Amino acid sequence: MAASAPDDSEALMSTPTDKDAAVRIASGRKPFVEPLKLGERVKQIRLSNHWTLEDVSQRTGLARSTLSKIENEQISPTFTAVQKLISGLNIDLPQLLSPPKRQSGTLGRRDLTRVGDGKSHPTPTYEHELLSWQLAQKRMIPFKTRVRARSFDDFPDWVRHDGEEFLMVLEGSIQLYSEFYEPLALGNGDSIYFDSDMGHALVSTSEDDAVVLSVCTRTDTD
Amino acid sequence: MAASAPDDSEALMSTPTDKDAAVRIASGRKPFVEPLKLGERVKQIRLSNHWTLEDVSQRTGLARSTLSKIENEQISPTFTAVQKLISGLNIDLPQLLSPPKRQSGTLGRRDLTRVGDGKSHPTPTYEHELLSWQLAQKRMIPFKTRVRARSFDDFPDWVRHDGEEFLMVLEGSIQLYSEFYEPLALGNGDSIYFDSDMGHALVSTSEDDAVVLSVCTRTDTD
DNA sequence: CGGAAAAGTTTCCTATAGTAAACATATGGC
DNA sequence: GCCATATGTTTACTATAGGAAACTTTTCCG
Repeated sequence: MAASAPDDSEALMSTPTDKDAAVRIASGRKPFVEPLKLGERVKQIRLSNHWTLEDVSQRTGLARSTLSKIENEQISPTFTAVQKLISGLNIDLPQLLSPPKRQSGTLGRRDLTRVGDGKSHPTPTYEHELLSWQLAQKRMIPFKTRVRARSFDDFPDWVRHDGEEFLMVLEGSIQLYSEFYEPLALGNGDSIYFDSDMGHALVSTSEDDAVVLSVCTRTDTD
Repeated sequence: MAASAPDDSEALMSTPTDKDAAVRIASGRKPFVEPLKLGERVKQIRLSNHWTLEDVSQRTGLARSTLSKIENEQISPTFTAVQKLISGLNIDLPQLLSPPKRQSGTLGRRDLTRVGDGKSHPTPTYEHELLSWQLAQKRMIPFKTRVRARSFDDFPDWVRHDGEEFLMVLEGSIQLYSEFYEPLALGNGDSIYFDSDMGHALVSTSEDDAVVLSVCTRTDTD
């Protein structure tokens, strides 16, 4: 097989040799692949929408019989069929592939909180999106913030909260105003760590809104 | 047929428009796009890993000829075949379906302290970059990690450290393997919060290295 | 209980995905 | 150059997915 691991000179990986590959395959530690019962999932979705096979047939263009077999795991649909299912059931693939099994870890999820009714702005100056639920027993609070403010004047007062904050600019660029320091310009990818009980405020200096990731420490509980 | 080698210089990225960006932020995950050239994508991934069809055949259990036809869009693979591909190529489906989007270019870097120049972190699979100095009295440790690992086999053992960790994918996409849960695929912009004393490991599932932002809690305090 | 219509399953056939093997085309010594 | 080997494609065949219609089960009216 393979052979020819290209000269290691430019190997991207940690020296993958033939031997490694062989072993990897032999020992086959790949069974990580999900058992993934596609059919069951399709049925779930269909029933939860109170659709009959005929309905889904109409929506997807797949035959009633085909759908039945898919749901009963009698056949493995072709990829084109899967695509029809996706568009027909009006879902996206991650949904189709990840059954209810929710991880312990919490995937970033929408949980919008709007701050500031925007006096000088039609839109809120901040738009927070929590990136983790079940924050109760956690020690950090991660959230993504869309910064609409375009002028320091948009702020009636400093933002201030106990603890520390780590911040990284994900999109656009911002100006970080703070109580005790000179305004600091942060571009895409830049980050900063500061005491958040020091008054602070963010302003987008890019054309569009800026988006920043913030992680704050929790001080209340424990 | 001389089908023009897919200029492995990787044709990337359909310009990220504002709309795209907006969607990405809203959902945290890119919407599923229909007209996708699965085969082309498979080929990209294969070549970027310097794998031959035979290699992939070994890894996936699919015939060389089948792979060839898939890559050349001559057939639409069954879903089971797709699963084998995913497993064998060590990627996740959204990744397989999404055209390589990589941009966000070089991150402007400020306050960097390097860690893992071979001393404190001899691992070749990770490259950590601290995002804050003077960590002494801080309660969180933010750092950016370049994930070079492309296979779970690159890890001799789990990574494990007391406390909690928040993680966000900044570039590329990864597979998060963990001790107690199923591997979890995270794409650009996705994030997760987990107990870091649970063994974990990251693998890049994108063409190039992945870059993630991590924020860990400090437990050794002071 | 009927009986009829609707929903789901199975049968049978056709279209096509998957495979092995032959073929074609690079690639690398010597 | 020449041969040997490796890699990718095409061919010929088998296995199986997809669809139409027959069949079975359920639903729901009277």
